[in-house]
Amino acid sequence: MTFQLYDTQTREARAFEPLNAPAVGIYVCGATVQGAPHLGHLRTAVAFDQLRRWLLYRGYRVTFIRNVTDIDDKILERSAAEGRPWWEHASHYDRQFNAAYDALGVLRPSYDPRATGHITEMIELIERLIERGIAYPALDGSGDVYFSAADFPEYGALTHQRLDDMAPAPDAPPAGKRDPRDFALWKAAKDGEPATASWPAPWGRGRPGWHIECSAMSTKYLGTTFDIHGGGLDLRFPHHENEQAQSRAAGDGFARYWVHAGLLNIGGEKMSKSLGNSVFAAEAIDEAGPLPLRYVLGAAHYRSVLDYDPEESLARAVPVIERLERFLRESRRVLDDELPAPVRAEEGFAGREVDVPEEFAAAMDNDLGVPAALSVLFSTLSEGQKLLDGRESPGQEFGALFRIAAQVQLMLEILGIDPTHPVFASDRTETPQAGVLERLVEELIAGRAAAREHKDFAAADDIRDLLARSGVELTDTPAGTRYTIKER
RNA sequence: GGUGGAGUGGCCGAGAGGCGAGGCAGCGGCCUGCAAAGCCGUAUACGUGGGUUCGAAUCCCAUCUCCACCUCCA
Repeated sequence: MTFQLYDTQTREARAFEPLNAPAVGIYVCGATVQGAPHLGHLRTAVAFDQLRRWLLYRGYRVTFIRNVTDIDDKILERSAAEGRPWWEHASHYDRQFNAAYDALGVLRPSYDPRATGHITEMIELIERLIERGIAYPALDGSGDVYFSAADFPEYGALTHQRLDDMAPAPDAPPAGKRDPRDFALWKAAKDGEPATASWPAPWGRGRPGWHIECSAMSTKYLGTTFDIHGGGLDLRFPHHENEQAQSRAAGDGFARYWVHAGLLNIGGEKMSKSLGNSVFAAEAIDEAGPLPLRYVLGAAHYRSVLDYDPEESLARAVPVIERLERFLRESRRVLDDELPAPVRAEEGFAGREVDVPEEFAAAMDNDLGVPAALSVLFSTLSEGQKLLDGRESPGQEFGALFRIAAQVQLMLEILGIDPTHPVFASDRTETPQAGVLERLVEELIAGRAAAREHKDFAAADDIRDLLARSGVELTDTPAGTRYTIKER
């Protein structure tokens, strides 16, 4: 089966056939850096990271562009309110977004272009639209430029709406518009706005409207026709509809597949900046760690609404991650570190010694059926666990375990939740303290072993309790006692 | 009003006509000095009312509730 991908525009899953296979171009709308990243932003980032990783596994060479919109009305407003230049404001939050993406192991984009770096390209595009008679300078001489929705017959195609049913676009005073539903391509500089927030243009100084930056940047880096355009579901209209209208009206083919990630709900409502119900990335990462958070955000199907429960969601994911981690750790130990070095998505999964189980591939090929894929992951892990327990393979035949452990590791890497990945490994730097701690714990474990030898279980349990109080958890196994340091 | 989506067991979350995905939690068992981990077993689940069918969570009709978008949003 070939990879089937749901396209928002055609409303069906279609076989994914890239324009120039094995090259694949993906453009994802990143953030408008007005404020701190919340879980909704991260959910979308994780969804497209999964898509990208699966395409990489399938052998495609993916060019992944994720833009940063670093100029808009709200950035100007909020930076003024916070008392610093808009560019510092934008940059500040841009860094927070990147920090959050990095923490969750979201692969870095091939390039992350900024809107303000592409003013020239936007002006060129607007000029093309004016030449074609589909955009016009504001009638009131304000210096704005608008897109004439009624002059583009396909307007509304992406979201299947009729122009007549649409409300006016309030992004500019209606005085300069031919039709209230026209939207701004270029916004003239206004009194009181910082001089740094405007650029020269044929229509006078100003700045771009929302939407035009994505038309300009996606086609610049991926070509006038490219494979996948994505973003959160809330961007479908007006943002993506308008992008498509601008680009197609200018003669570009634009996106071939539209992919939208479902929204993250909290308390039954969408998490959003404007509703003020956001759980911010930093605090969620702090609460449970980045890996459980990534697991929570990525475990549901990417198009479904994901309900986030601040009390439960992260806590529930922690034992799952611990189970994954334990299995890999134990496998590595039993296999005497013979488990092959994990292959990484960044390297296109090159050099892998195993493939993913067929059912896993089938699940992922079905419009990224991650929940079904997780089910395969867990049953594979369970098979491996039985081998570890020596139930199925009492001898020294480790081939089967080797294969399973490698598969588990590969599936985890495809989903971006490999606990052994360096981004998720906590900083276990080799400090002198670490060595002291190790010797102390081992002394205590030896003492406890001696006590158990003499059936002095009270003394043995005292030692175990002491360590537990200090955050060291002991586990007795046939091969001896191991310890884990609990993070928090 | 227009356009979509969703209601599944204690919780999360798939599936889209035919052996009750999977995870978390719980319960019973095995293992263990006791635990932990692991393994095995364990569920009156499909908003409501009708209908089609040998068979419906899945199809049809009706109905209730919720969510998103309809020009700030990932």
